[in-house]
Amino acid sequence: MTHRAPFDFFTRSAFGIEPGSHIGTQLEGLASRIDLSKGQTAPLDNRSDRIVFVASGATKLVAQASEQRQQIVAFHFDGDIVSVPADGLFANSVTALRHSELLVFPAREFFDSAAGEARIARSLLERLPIALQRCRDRAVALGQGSATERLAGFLLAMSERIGRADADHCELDLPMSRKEIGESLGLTIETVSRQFGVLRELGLIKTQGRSRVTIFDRDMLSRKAGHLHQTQKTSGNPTN
Amino acid sequence: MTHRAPFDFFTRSAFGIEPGSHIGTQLEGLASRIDLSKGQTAPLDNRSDRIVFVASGATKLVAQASEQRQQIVAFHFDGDIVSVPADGLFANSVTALRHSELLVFPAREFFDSAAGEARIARSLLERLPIALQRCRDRAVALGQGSATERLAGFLLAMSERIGRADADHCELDLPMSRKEIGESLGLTIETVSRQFGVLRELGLIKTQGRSRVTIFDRDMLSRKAGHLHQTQKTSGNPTN
DNA sequence: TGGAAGCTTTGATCTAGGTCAATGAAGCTT
DNA sequence: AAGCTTCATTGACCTAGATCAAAGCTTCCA
Repeated sequence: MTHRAPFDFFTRSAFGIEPGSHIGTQLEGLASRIDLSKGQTAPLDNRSDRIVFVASGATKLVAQASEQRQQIVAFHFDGDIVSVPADGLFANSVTALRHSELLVFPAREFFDSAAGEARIARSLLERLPIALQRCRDRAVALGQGSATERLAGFLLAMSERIGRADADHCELDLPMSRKEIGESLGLTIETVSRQFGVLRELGLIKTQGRSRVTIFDRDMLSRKAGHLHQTQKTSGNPTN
Repeated sequence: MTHRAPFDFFTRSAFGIEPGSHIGTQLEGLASRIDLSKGQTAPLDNRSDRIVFVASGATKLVAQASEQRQQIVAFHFDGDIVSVPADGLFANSVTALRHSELLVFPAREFFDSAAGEARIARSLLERLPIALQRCRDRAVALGQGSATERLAGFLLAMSERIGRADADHCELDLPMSRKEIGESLGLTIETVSRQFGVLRELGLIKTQGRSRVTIFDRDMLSRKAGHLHQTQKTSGNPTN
């Protein structure tokens, strides 16, 4: 029973499906549950495509660009869907930033079931374009943004996902290291650190210890991010 | 009748739906057909989300990062689906690189119809993750790749979409300018030009006029792109 | 067919961010 | 609580690519 919890949570909250139903049972038959401790990588044989849900925790999706270089393609948190096709240019892997629970489906079978079930199809058809849009926004930031803009944008995006907002300042407990931030922004660890310094000296943020960040001036930070990160209306569930 | 052609082409070839069927009629009611001449931008009111299909032609999806800076997020060709959510960080627009025909659907209604129709749902559920993966690969290239790697990767990607392969060399007629290539790779026009020069001097490509490119050594070009652009198995329809 | 307008190439600097190197915190471990 | 290991910060310097500037090519239209 305890073991069922993450699965039932998903069928119900993500897709509006009752645990006992036909389709629910069918999906459950497809799912594997995976528990990852911090730093562990999900054992996805990269033969075939997988759909991964982060039931709880925080993960990074890493593309191995070469032996030396790797890029973090996205961070995922509770409830996010991670689409991991095997036929991209780079090998992708999912690694936990802290203890996380995953649900893994074989993509083809999952989509086969989903396509026939309007509620699931709708949920996916809403989530995937959001994930795509997030990825596009990241591509723009990587292609056009300065180091400061990228970090400012990153902090704002994170604050929307995992921030606790009081009055006008926002507390943030980053589960990723400076190295990982750099790998996701296409910057070195030193540059990330220096940019934290820049934002700190501008009085826009405060840092405490390694992971704790307080955002003082969200609007100014948004302007630093390139004017454009207008406080995004949280339209539906964050998905990617 | 002539006017119906692009629509019928889509319902049939993209979704396996017969023109006269119920769902076909329903979708047709949602669609607007748009003819764009070179340089024209599709008049998508950016109030609400749109799903755009490129029935024929070549288009660029542009994100306006600021008044000065814009980034080309993707190029689309015959048969591609363009998902244009309105709630990204940046305003997106679709502009024709040459004369193009578009089919435009309001996203919500389109997904509502699609979710109930397994063939359409499946088609979309296959296409969207591919588009997402393409975007992620681009993000990796933008985050990690040198100028040479980006251009090499770009040329390979284009050759897979619009190249005519003879024996071992591949002819390519690029519909976009150096400026547009630069805007898509996060490089300046001058750098793009210099990198063309580099690849030319390495004997990997030849250029004739502004748009004609011949790829001589695909494997070597792939290695220049960062080892990783393994000649991608053309799995299903290109989608994004 | 001539020539203007706009692309593209090439060259000479300049600079943001990378690289290398050292110091200074955090946070585990025992 | 001491000490060790790992992570983060700071500094000095150096390159890839941006910027500024000037020719060369295409293309297209009269």
